[in-house]
Amino acid sequence: MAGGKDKGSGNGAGAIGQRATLRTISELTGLSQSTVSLSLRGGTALKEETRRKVAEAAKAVGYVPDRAGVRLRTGKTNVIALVLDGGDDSIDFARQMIQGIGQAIRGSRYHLTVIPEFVRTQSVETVRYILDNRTADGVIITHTGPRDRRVQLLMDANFPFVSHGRTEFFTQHAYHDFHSEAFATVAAERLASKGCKHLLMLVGDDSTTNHHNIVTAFHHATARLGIVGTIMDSAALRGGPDEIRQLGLDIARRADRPDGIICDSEMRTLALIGGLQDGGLKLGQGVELIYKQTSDILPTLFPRLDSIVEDVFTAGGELTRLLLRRINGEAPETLQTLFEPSPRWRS
Amino acid sequence: MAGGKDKGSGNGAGAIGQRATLRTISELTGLSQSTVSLSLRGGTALKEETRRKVAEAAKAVGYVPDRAGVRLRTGKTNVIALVLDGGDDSIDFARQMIQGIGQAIRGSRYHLTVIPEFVRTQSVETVRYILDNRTADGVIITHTGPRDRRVQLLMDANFPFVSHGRTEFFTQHAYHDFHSEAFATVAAERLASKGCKHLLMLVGDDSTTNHHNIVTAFHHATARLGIVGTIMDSAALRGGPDEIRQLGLDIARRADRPDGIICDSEMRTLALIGGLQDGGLKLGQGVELIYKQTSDILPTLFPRLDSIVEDVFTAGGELTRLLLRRINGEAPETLQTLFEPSPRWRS
DNA sequence: CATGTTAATTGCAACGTTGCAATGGTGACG
DNA sequence: CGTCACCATTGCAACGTTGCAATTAACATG
Repeated sequence: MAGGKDKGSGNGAGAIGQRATLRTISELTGLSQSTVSLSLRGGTALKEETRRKVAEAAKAVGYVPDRAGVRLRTGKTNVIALVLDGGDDSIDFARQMIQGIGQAIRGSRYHLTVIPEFVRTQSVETVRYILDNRTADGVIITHTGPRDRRVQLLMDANFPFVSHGRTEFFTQHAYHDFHSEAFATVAAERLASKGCKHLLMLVGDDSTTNHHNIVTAFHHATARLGIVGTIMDSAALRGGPDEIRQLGLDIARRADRPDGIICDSEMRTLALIGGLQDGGLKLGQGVELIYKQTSDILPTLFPRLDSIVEDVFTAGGELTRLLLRRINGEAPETLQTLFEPSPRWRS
Repeated sequence: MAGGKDKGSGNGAGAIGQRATLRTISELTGLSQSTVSLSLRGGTALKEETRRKVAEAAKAVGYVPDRAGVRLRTGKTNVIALVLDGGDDSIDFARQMIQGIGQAIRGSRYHLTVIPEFVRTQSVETVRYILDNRTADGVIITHTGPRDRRVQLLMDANFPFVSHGRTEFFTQHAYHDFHSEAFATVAAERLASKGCKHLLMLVGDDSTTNHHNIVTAFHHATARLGIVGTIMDSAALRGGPDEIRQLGLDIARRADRPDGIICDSEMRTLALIGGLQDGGLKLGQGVELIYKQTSDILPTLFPRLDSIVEDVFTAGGELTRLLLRRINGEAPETLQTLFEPSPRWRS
């Protein structure tokens, strides 16, 4: 009993091959399973000595509560589900988001299950499945729309969730979002300070709330700065890289072309640059460009290209922390955060 | 439906809110829970009529077996775990892998949990955790090394797994791998057919089996073709984009520079192109380039750049199918596949 | 008619956990 | 000395599932 050195890495002490359960500890300490269970979960009505004995024994045998047992008894899954959007506008978005979540649940009981979506539509099927089968304690969804049906469904069911992106629902829900308005504003200001008089903004996917926010902020900013601001109709951007490249070519050839471009997607930025270069333009001469950066792809190729960073890794962590607090019962309206664009790329 | 002999407990079919269990069906059909369970799992010793009745009732109430119950009783988790490598050499690798896995388990009982690794080292911690806690029925690992310790651990424990990448162990295990040798060979041949006499190959991460395979095949190919083949020491490639860019610049300025370059990573290809362009070279003139393509990033910018495609999405699906067969007891040595480089990018 | 054979179904226990009611033991108070 | 309140601990049941031994019914066999 006086042993203290055997830190259960792997399954050091205890029976070989057999997993430690409450019973193991119960037999080891001479206490009942109920007491052990209670003690491990911080029962208040226990003798100090008992708690110590249990804690020691648990450590010695490397006890970890069986997930199936807990889940069956309590309904708690200790799982959070990420509904992974099908699109890939933001390069490396999925990986960073997952890494961010992973870091946030590290060392906790929680596991992450990922459910990929195969189309970018705010489809309700996946969420309904999770709801019907109680397959997670909470859900993270991304790329929300103003009246996102998934959000509606989750709110109706009063199920813990957090969205990456805001909505326009009156009822409050937990979210974390990139401050797109700040992005649009800062981008416009920077271009203006470089002398630009006519800005063009490319924004895709008008189904997201983000789209609306960014457009509004852009118009405000250009109005305030007293310069011309044009939005590139998102319908024209649906067609994929080729069309955007063509757009870049058109712009390069136009006499009355904008002298500053803002782009909210790395994929589109790449295609656009391709087109501009096809048209004989060089970056930073003839037209200024600034884009929303989510990966270190573009700097690899264009180190001097100006950008504003959205840190998806950190966002993943923040979303997770919010969700866990939501699962623990905190009120949704206290779980809403915006991140300003980061000044620098994460090292 | 015939025979409504329910005990009048007053919970109609499809009762709101309450999940259907075996008990529900049992009460509905008048059969015992054992029979229902047996029937649903295809018991052979049952009357045809019984099976039909059970099946109908199950469908009517939308029965789905409770995961926790099954898991507790049988130990089967119906989960497959993806250990997600920390690196990001292959742009979009994680997303495509996950999508591929997702498609393969679609409609099945299986869920996917993702465990991100934060360093690219074949670290054994994650796998040990899964093993100790029986947290999944099978594991997918990627970026294997010749004597990968994770593989060793999994084989020792006789735990179902499949690796994306081969190893050099004598004992056989399930794997699926990109045919790097074919990549190296085809790439060399294509460059040779364009008249190149001196090839340079950039391969990163010499800790993977892949590295070894590709180098060997490259040397064979250049020898056979009667041209010069140089390998860029991977140590020099560790430093990140800046150093590779510098390398590109150096190459561009050298008089005796190689006239054909093969690159196995999109990130490095980008950095290299940056350097070559800094040095005043234009793509396809002065030096030919061919790279291993895993995303549609580069074609967006350089549509005419030659590439050989590794289809990670399909690989994810294949890995999953192999793993599921392994979980079902098929022998490892029958579960080994290689994919030839795809002729075209997936549409 | 007792006995064996087979087919179809069932009861029971167990997986590991937790909530709750119940237990026994202590001391204070009237 | 009986009653009450309190403390620390315990036994039991239940969550939903499945494997196995046991049961029933029907029917043939000796």
